Amino acid sequence: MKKLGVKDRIIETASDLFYNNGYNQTGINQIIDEAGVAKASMYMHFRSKEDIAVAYLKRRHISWVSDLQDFVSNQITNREKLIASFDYLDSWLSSVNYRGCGWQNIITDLPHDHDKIRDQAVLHKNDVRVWVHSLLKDEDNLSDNEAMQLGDELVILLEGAIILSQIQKNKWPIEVAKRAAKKLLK
Amino acid sequence: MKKLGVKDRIIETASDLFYNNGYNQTGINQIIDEAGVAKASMYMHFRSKEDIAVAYLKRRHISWVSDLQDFVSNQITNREKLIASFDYLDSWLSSVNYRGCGWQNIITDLPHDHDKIRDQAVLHKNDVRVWVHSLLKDEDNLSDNEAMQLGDELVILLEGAIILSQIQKNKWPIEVAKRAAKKLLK
DNA sequence: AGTTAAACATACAGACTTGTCTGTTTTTGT
DNA sequence: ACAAAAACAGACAAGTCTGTATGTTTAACT
Repeated sequence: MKKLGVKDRIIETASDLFYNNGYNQTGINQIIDEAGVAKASMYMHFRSKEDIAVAYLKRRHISWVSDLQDFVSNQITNREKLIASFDYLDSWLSSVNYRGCGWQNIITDLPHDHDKIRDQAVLHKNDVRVWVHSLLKDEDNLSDNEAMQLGDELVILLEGAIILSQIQKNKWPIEVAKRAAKKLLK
Repeated sequence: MKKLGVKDRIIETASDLFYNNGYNQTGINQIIDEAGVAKASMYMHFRSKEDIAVAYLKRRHISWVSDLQDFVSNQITNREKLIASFDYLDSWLSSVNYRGCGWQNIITDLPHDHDKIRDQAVLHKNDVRVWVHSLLKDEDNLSDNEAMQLGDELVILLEGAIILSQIQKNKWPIEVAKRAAKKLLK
């Protein structure tokens, strides 16, 4: 197991801190200390704290989507995959003590000029939306329009389950959302 | 129109800043400057910044719930009131440029020890949940259990619509959530 | 082996943070 | 009018923050 490079160590450490402690609660000095990196080295790789957050979110997007798709891959039908998405939420969020969605968390209390971070959140949510749509488009008893509409409804349920389980620090919102999703999918 | 007292001026100013600019982005000095209050006076009324936020959330809860109930009061049936709740979201959120939910926004990036704020969020969300349940309990074709379950599903839709409309800065999630709510309410 | 690049440590600037403290002025109640 | 309470102004503490600058040491490549 070889040691990570400086850039990767920064991103890994920052990811952990940004997600678990929050963006505003995490300082540059804490990141370089825990990553074991000199401040000058850090500013060689990233122009600003915001840029580190963008790298964090980009990496998180890749792994989050990939984990989701892996989780539901053993389901046969697309409807079953979508239902299983709520089980993914459960598995994921209970393992992080209901810390919620990294994108939701970072954009709700952000300095005004941090548009690059906001853009990452929009990209992430759109990708999830597109993935849900694509699964429903292949269901042959749905028109394209119905697939879009139904997919959007499922996306709302996913978002609501995440934020409410975070506030309540409990899994019931996820179970409720799954039940509602089943109803909507008939 | 008589001038507000010091305490009220602090809460009003802080409410505006906390909601529109964010809790972490708002400093004590900005609050006292804009409220036109001396710092010593402020600390006579509030022990800490967190306590100001608690006062903000308590006041916001009163007015938010009251606005919601006023908005749906002209609807006849409880089912219609619940559907109209999504129109309330639309009216409210479009008027604040989709700035989202004050409680969601403040708890997602909060210092570790700010439990009083977190408690306010739980209280607020529980009150909304109870209100939804109470409306459905009076519907005579639903058992108590069905009313609870259906109510929770609606609550998830409300939460999801708020956070997603905030990220997308668009009202489509609210319309989608309303449509899903109609389906679930049959 | 020698050159170039990367990472190191650390001091510093400059601004900001919450909260305390001192002392003066204004308002309020009697 | 007089005493008590409230609000005022503002300095200050002690720490935080991001980002820059300087110079040294290690690693990589030819």
